[in-house]
Amino acid sequence: MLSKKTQYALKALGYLAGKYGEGPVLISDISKKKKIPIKFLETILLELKQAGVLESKKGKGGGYYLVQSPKKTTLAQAIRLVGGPIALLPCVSINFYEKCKDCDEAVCGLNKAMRITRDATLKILEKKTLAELIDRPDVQEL
Amino acid sequence: MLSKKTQYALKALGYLAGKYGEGPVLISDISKKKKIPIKFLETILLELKQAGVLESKKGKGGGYYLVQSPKKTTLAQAIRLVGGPIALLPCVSINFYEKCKDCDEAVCGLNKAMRITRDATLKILEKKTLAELIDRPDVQEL
DNA sequence: TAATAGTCTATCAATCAAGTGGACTTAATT
DNA sequence: AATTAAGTCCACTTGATTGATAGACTATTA
Repeated sequence: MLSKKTQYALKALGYLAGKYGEGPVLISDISKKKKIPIKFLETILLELKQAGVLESKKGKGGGYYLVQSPKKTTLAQAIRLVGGPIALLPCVSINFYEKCKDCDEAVCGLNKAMRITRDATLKILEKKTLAELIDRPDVQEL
Repeated sequence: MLSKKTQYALKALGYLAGKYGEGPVLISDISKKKKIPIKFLETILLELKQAGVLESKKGKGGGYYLVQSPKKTTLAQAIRLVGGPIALLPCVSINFYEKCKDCDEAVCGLNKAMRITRDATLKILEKKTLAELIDRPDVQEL
């Protein structure tokens, strides 16, 4: 299961995807529309900015906005940005790999099963982009 | 990502699967072989017993053992037993479903993407059984 | 009845989710 | 140019959950 933080990040990114090209969007706007605790959202957006997917403008008329077209960021990338591993186990994670204490991965049945699962998941998440998170799927000509 | 508890549960079940039919296995044995903190393992095994997959025997010569053939329990079942949702989001979870505060699931792009992901994952985890967790995949004639 | 092994209860530490308060920046208004 | 409102940025605090540990208790076998 994705952490709350990751869930919020995806929702926020989806919302910003829908506003792409319309200039900065207020944190408070995202917070209200997506029902995300505003202070928590602040830190998430900041992190997304530091990761390079978002840009912000301070002061009056400021806010956050996507750096590039929503179609250019996959869901797999987005999830990894905010720290969420996609695999079900550390020992089959690509970006957050950790070796099991005991097991020989060549022989471990659990490792094998989870690796297959991960591949199936990635195949999907690497195709879908932020553009597909926009609520009205009929408006996607970005 | 699965919780440590779920990971330990799967490892323990895999180990017990390999000893199926050989009588009770000591907690301390599982703990050593699978490098699982023994006290934590205690509570997990107890929970698995209460869920009906394991049986135990107290006193000398006691221990834990699988109630039925490892082939009869799928990984999806095992993961759910110890409380781990398989879906990436609550709003697409079958056994731990929770509605999103804001979103209309018929229209939510995130929901749709995660539902597809969940289906792909389940398709795999519902086919694999505890028998496939046994370390030496050549010995599976149970 | 002594030794073995599971069962139960209580506790502690670490992490995550969420909230609080305030400092700093920018842009519009006057 | 000064002021002020609107916004981001940053440092802490609290509460809940997860992970891990210790010890007393109960049942079984020899």
